[in-house]
Amino acid sequence: MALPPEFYDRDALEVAYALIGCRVRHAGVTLRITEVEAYRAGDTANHARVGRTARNAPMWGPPGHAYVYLCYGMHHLLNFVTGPEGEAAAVLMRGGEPVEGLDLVRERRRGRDGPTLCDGPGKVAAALALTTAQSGSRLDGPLEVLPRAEEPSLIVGPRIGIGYALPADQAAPWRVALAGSPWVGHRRGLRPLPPSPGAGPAQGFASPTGSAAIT
DNA sequence: ACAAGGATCCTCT
DNA sequence: GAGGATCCTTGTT
Repeated sequence: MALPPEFYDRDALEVAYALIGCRVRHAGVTLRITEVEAYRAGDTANHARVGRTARNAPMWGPPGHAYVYLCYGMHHLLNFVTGPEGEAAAVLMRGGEPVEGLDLVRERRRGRDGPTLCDGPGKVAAALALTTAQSGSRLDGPLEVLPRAEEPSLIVGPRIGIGYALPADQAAPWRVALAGSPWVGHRRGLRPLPPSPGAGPAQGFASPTGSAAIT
């Protein structure tokens, strides 16, 4: 059974922690999630920093939906919309391990093989055959996310490719990965997740100035 | 209508 | 480690 919308109705970082080890299924392929990044409300790395637009509209909608967009004119990237409706936040899937439909994945990844099949966000969407056509879709339909069986061991680090964001947001350890997994790219900068207190996600994340521009 | 830049991937050095 | 591919989205004229 797919995870219910309520699963996603909390802070994006909490959802990011909870998604590692879960499975994503679409078009004959299932991937175990090994790497994600949280894009929170009020985050200057978040596409929603410019307010609501046609592209990022799914992020402002209810939780439990997909936000898929085209990056660099070539690559599609899959996000899971989190938090309440009206607040724009999401979790980007950056890596996965094929557990079903490996032949399809090889095909969609142009005959490649091994751990580099799905160790980047563009590769993940390619493996799952996702495009902007799926942006806004529910996550309990043809595209679905299934719960994990065991508590994974997590490692965290700064997010990739967000040099345009404020320094504090660039440095925030909101990238989350499965410890020891070969299905994770850019290993440098990842370290074990510290125990509960400290950089925990549950406590207040004060949104910086001017987050919500409703147009 | 125009210009700038991007939550990347691949190849080559 | 560096650079090109490639085109949509966004903000500006």
